[in-house]
Amino acid sequence: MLEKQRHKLLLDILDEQQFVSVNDLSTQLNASEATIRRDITKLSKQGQLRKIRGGAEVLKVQDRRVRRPHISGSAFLAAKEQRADVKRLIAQEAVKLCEDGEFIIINGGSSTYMMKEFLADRHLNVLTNSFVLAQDLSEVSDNQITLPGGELYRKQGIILSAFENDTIQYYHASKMFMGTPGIGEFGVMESDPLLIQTEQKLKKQAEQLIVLADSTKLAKRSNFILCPLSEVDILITDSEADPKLVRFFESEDIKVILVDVNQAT
Amino acid sequence: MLEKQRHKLLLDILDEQQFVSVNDLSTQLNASEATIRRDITKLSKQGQLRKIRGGAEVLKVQDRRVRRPHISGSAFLAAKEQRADVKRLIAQEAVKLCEDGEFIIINGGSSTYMMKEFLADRHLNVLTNSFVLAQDLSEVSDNQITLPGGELYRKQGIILSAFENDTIQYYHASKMFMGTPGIGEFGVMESDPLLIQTEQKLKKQAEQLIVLADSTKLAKRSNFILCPLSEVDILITDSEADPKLVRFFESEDIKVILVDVNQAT
DNA sequence: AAGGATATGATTGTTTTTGCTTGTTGTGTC
DNA sequence: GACACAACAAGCAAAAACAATCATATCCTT
Repeated sequence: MLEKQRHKLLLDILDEQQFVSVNDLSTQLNASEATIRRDITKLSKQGQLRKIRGGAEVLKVQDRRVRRPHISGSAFLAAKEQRADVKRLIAQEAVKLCEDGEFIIINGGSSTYMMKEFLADRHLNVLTNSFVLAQDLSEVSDNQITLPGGELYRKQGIILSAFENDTIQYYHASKMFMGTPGIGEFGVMESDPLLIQTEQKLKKQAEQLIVLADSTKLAKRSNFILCPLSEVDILITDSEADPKLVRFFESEDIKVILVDVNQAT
Repeated sequence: MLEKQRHKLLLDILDEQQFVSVNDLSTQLNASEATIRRDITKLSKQGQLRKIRGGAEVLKVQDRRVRRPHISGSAFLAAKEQRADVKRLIAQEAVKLCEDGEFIIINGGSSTYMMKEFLADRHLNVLTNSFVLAQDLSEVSDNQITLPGGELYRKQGIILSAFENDTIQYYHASKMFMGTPGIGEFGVMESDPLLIQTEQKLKKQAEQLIVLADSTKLAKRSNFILCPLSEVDILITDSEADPKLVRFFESEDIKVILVDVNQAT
């Protein structure tokens, strides 16, 4: 049987029953378990189903049918992401730091958006100002999602609060994750002044600040300083980072996590 | 059986009966008690239930309620909207009341969701607690969208704020639109107590309250009273409304707008 | 038809899950 | 307080699920 056929049948089955085991599929589709697993992995990456241990699970009853490209979602991802594979690894590492049940904040951005994939089968309480992330996570996962109030900026897919007092201040998180256009001795940078205020507000509500920045971002400058290095607790970057820089960050009391860039295919 | 499947069944069972013993689960789910205990521990860490001696317990009344598909949300898109055509006309009439540039509030629900279509080529400032509406409007239209902060309730597609002070209070709108399961001399009804608080908060920020209710909703009762009739400014319903009722509403100083039900195909 | 890319199934070793056993803790009864 | 019994946590070993690898088969291109 062709791969396409198998995939279609697999999804049809899932349409009916919410869960399927690899074993069942293997007999029903007359393929080895290895193949079924590969199918599931592939379909999962396409966002057509959720891969779970032992088999697969439907995403949401109606969502796959209704699925349409959302807001800036595609533009968000597709175009400018050259270092996507590295960012993906960094995002994975970031999610690994979280325990189920934990309260976390995820600041909008392309790096943090990639955490979505790895959050799919987790159960966290997530506060995010990223509308796209909230949207996707609510479709695909069982995480509890909280949104700050504010205006929806379509282009960035971000919710910006213009006000002092808002929902954010009632939220308390153990960790806040954010990407950055640049991080160095001068601190953590931000390119869009609009975002700074919101980000600083979010930051206040979290115990730990975790920055996701691939090695090209290290020691890079940008327009605005968001916060000094002293506020950063953990930096996740890749193995191509200049060791001298890594040592510098560590001397600043930042825990640096390196992901192996060679793992990226 | 797959672990995920067991977890889901377990939660489903708990949904029905508030409490389950490890023993019951062991037989019902056909797994050893050790496994059940591990499941409970895991789900408890995820905040999906409360682990107690002897079994598991639902967390809170509200949390349980949320699991049930209700009134509003994406569920309403799909199935049982028989009076969809009438609702559509009503929604159209509602949008006609607005001028470009105006600030309005749209409360989540199936009736108000239909306003989407007619808002597509308008330019309003919309505050809505409906995640789905926000999502669709931001895709399709150029309206400025504002969201209240709060938790995202996936099934209803609604953002619920648990807090007193939030973004909402800085918003001022000329009109608020809402649907209702029933309206009559007793006032405007609501079926879900969870929503009441948010709706009342929204209502405070608007000058006019405009209720969308097809004729089957008139004089119908529901569980909870959201507000007295005196707070309603405009009622949009259809031509099949009992004239006596219409006169009654008008005597209560409510402007009643009737859409011609025959226009509906 | 040759060659490369891709898909598949079998095999391996590793990780995770599961049920059982044991000893401990908690609950209720007398 | 002593006892009995249920509920439990921890450790362990078997089984299931898995990822990685390799060899073979299939498809596609030239």
